[in-house]
Amino acid sequence: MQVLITKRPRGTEDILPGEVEVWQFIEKTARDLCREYGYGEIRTPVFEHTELFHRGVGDTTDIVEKEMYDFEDKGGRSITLRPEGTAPVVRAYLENKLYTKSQPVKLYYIGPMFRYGRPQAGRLRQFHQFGIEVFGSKDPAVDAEVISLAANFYKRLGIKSFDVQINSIGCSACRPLLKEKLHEYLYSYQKDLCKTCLGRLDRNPLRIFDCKSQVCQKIMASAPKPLDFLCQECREHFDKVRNYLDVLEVTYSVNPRLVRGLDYYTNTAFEFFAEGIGAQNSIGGGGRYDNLVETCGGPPTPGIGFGLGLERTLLSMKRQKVEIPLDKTPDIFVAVPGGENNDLMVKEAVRILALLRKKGFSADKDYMQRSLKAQMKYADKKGFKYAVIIGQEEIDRGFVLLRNMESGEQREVPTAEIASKIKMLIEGEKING
RNA sequence: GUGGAUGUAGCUCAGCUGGUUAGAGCACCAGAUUGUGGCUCUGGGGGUCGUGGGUUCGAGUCCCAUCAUCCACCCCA
Repeated sequence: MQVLITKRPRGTEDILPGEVEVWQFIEKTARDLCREYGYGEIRTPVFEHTELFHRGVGDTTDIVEKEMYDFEDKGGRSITLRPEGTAPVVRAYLENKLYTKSQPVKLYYIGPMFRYGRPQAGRLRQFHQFGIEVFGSKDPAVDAEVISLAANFYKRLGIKSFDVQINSIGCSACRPLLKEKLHEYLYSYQKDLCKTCLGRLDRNPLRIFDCKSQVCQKIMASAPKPLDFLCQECREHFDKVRNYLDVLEVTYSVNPRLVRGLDYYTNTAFEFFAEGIGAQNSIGGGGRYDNLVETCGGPPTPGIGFGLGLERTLLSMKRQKVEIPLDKTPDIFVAVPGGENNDLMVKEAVRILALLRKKGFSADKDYMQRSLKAQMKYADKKGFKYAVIIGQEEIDRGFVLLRNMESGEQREVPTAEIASKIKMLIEGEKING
């Protein structure tokens, strides 16, 4: 059991230097985009009262039924590590009375989510989502904005191949009729449905559209579709969303079988797909939730948002071999030969190192008592652009040696001019490519 | 929660039907006449063979359990 302290919990990941830069790139892309679109960041706790998710996500969802990371705290409260971002943001919207501010309220978040299940490709117990929520507006142009923001996110990350699918699942006025017709239709095929769908028949017949079983697919092919039962208002809303998407030049397809897993969705539903995530191919999704705020005890407030899986985004970037423009190589390594007067030289090295860093260079020195040769080898492996070599001879004459690690070219530079000299060289390189 | 595969050095793996001090490549460290990298050569450190039981004179090699990883299902991001 002792070994547990050297092992991360199942379904979690360490993100190390080398990999973390990609995460920073993804996060920066999201933040830049949100700033451009006028979304403000919100940071909510990673845990909430369990009840929030029962109410907000829905008791019949798998997330709540079997995937929640819940526990009792020392005060006897039932606490849950958030499995998704929308319910907490709705809670914060209400608790902070954001409905009293000018509407719409446009928010975004980036952070870890938790779901208890067996890990596999593209599925972890702690994973990360980038999400946005818009409160207070029913304007179909908002639906289109939300969808296009997500599409632009993927595009800007360099993911060339992904699909946008949209659908409308109606509102509280027209959905009951759909459910009734669907129910009626499915009852005649009751004995042919797969086991899981049989269970869904009464609880959530819409989900049967999602089933991968051949038989169910065949049955659903001619089942009543949500789009056929939309009320006038929903129909118009959906048409306008599509028009705006065309204006925004977002390529999408309508998938009449697209239904989302969470209970709170109404009207517009959408999902993003890409290859290379194992058996999973959904990299994000969202939709409108015009009743959720009220359900959670707030004033009637329409809302819409998405949640995008960052691990899955990353996987599809890797799959599509996206090149990320990152300059990770450090600038200057300060090397010191061993031998007599080493103390003196090291002091000078420490002084120059501090100076270079103050000037904004990424600079380092040896801390392993390595020979000069080993220091050079280290500098090479780490990809330093320049080496500054400080020896007794040079100190005496007020010079240091400046070596270009790529070309091997080496020259003497007066110690006082070292920073400006390197700056000139590095900037010159950038200009010359 | 269900099913399948796997678990030997930091990494990728070898180790025949159980038998002396468990190997290779890469990585790491050091040296090749003593102030300098990228090639080459030489040497070195490092392994409770996932863990715990069992069978056996003897197990990395067989059996059981357990944990973990990977993959798939359910479902989702």
